[in-house]
Amino acid sequence: MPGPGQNSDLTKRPQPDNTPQASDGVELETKVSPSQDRARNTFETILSVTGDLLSEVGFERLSTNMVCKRAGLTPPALYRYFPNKYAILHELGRRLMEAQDQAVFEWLREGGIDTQSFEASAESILRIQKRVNEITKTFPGGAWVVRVMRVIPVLKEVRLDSRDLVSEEILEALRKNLPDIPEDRLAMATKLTIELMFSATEMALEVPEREEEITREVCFLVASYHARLRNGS
Amino acid sequence: MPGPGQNSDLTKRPQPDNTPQASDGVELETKVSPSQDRARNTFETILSVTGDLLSEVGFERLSTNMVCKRAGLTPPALYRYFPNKYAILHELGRRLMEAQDQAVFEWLREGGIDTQSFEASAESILRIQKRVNEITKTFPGGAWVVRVMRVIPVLKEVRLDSRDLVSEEILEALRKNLPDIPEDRLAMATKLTIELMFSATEMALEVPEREEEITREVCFLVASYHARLRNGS
DNA sequence: TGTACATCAGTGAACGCGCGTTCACTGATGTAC
DNA sequence: TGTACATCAGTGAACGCGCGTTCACTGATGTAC
Repeated sequence: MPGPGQNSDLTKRPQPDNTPQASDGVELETKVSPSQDRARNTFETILSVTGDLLSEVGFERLSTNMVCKRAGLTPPALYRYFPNKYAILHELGRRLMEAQDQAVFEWLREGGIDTQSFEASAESILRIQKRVNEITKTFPGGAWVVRVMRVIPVLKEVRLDSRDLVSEEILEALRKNLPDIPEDRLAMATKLTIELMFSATEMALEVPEREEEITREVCFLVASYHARLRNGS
Repeated sequence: MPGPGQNSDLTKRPQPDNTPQASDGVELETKVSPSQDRARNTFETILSVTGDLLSEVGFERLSTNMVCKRAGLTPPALYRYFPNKYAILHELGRRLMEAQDQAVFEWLREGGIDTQSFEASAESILRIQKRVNEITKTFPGGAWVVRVMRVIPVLKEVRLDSRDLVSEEILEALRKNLPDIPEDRLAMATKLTIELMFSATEMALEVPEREEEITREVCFLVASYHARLRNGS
């Protein structure tokens, strides 16, 4: 077991946070930090191949051997960076959630949530929802990464962490707009909204030909909800 | 391969519909119809043990061998009734969806959807949502059955079939209440609502201590949406 | 009511396979002098 | 600028394990006469 922090000065792109993790008995963090270009390449290849294979064969048939074969590596090379296959999925999930979160934060900074009328609100929500859909669609194996986070207990945390992070920011912004709603309820409303928009992304990815329709409608729905909250229950 | 229909006069409880199924190359239907009491017992034991094990170890670690051991059977006994482990999950999923659907139909018959005011609507929706939550919680491994249907492609159909069935009935009832909404949109709105309420059930089961809160809030949300639809977009 | 026979239900023991993972090693890259 | 050495990156080959599944069989139940 190599100690952590040996390459702590290097670029942090692959994010090999070596903080120990008790959680569920499953080691999830990446192991060695790739310090040379070749290694960084390998690291990224493993991730993108895993994403591609998820799209192709689904989660159940995915295996580390399969990833190695497709990536042109032998298993020990993979195990140099990832302690097991969950760690690969964990890193994929973390990255997807991070990308989504960033999009939401940007939307917030642009005043996405500071809308007054129902129509403006629906339009604004539509913008972020479309952006999140796009990010997820573009991400290798995105639809599957999202699904997998629901079904692998140890990956659930990734999604929940992201949700908590985002909801805290939104909650803060929302307090100004909806000062009459009790804090508790507003927090619940925020989380619920995020969850439902997340579900709507999953839905849209599953029926791509109706993505536009689904997305528009869910934004209409969320805007209705927020408008009703605004006018008191 | 025994031919179908040999016991077609018997009680249909275990539902061994032997209709061939192309779908995905995976045989999903149950095989032999248990015709004696002992056999029906075995059939049911396999199902409930599978549900229990899902709750205990999750989907990933579930195996047919594990089910057999817990059920006090040897593997060939299991394979007499189910061609593979997906077929067991398929039957569990089918039953859970059927139970949920029945609850919704009953709710419809009682006029659950024929509400005028926002408040009445929210209350009525709350009733069915609580009922569905209850059914899912009571069902062996219910939370997992629901999750698994998201992640096993071949089981997705079970959920989608249920959703289509329910949404058709609701749509019909809704047309009277919302005659001004175009058919297409109303259909979309119905499916979206069902999906979101389904997601809310999952959410509630995952955070049992906040179930009441989550459930109330999502019903408020759905009622807001429907009220807004009623008053034109 | 008793027996012979057909069918149903379940057993014991094993199969091949691919999984995740590891050991001992070689080749590639970077670094100090 | 060249060489010796340390570290990093990846290989070849195999491991034990538990998976889903099957074969040939025995025991239990139902039925006809």
